[in-house]
Amino acid sequence: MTEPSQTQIIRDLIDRLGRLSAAEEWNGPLNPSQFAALSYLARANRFSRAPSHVADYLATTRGTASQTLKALARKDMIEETRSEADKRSISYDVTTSGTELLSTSTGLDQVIGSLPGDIQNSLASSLKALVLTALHQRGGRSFGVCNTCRHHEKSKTGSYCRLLEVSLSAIDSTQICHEHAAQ
Amino acid sequence: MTEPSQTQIIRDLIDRLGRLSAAEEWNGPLNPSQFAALSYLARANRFSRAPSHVADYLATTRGTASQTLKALARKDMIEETRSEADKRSISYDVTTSGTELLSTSTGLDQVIGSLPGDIQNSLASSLKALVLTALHQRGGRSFGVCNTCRHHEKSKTGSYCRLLEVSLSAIDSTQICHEHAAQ
DNA sequence: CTCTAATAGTAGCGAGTCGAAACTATTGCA
DNA sequence: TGCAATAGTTTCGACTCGCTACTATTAGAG
Repeated sequence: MTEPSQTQIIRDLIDRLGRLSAAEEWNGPLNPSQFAALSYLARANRFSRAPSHVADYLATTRGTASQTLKALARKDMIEETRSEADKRSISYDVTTSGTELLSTSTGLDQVIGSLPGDIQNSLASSLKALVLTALHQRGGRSFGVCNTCRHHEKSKTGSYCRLLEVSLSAIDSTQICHEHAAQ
Repeated sequence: MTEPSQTQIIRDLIDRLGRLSAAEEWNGPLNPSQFAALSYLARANRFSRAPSHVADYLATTRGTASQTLKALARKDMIEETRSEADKRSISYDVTTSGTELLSTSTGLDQVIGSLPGDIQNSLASSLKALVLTALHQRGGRSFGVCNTCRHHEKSKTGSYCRLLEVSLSAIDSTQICHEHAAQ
């Protein structure tokens, strides 16, 4: 009977927290997947709000993500916008009711908030490192914040993305981008 | 458009890690719930391996836990033992194939293992604190390790539980107990 | 310039999860 | 003795999720 390793314990803790979090999210109009998708959309920039991006972010398939988004749209949490340039693609925007729902904090949020600030910071950075490495290992995208990207260019007049060759608003720059690449 | 709070970001990271972990666990004969239950049983002491304990640990219902355990038993990962003293209660033991399965480390385990040791420790303690507080808030049990319990008594001849009034083996003392109470 | 391959999204199926409620069996207590 | 509490199971319905097949659109090779 070998002692359980530290890694297994951490993995187990993550799993349990995920379950606790999921159990709480049900106490609203949304289920856990829908909540996660909504939360992502609220933090993603305008180039990263398509079903396929949500699928990548949530480590699921396009089919599943499509269903989740349709459900969110039915509940008036998001609104779809079809692109002019590429008639295949769709982008979703969070509605005001969606934003409102996201701003209500759950029990787990309060628990996290009750941790000392420095612990919160170290926790956030450790978890972020885990997610990035895990995603990298599985060949997925990293989904970092725009202004920390290799292609982000800051000038006096504003910001610019060298990859997509577009200028970026102040908001764009602080949001999550699916094209994000580490420096 | 308010900036997302640190707590929401942490919550989101936990959620994503849970999904990544769940996606990986499928690459075996077990689904995520079954894997979590098996992992718990392997670390729980002999007083804590009943369906109701698993239900408490996984923050689910007895009905759901019952299904999960039956599935595990069908797959020969665990074995049920009916109690003599109380004919209602059942205890599950992990089989050798179950132990074997648990010892194979997944991708996420490797990612966690690749973190520096001190980061692992601080991550484990932060997550543990979160789980404990969240469980407390929701009125659940804490499920700590036996020898850190208020009722644990260590003597020269061995250990003893003042609550259950039984003597404890060396293994018992290092396992998870559903009766665990903080000092 | 056309025809094929790749891409974005959706629909439907089937296996499985999960919670709620109803149910059986056993035990405890008044 | 009898009623309430407890342990576990079963069943049902709503939902998730991956898979496959499908449509529509776009890109690219020849």
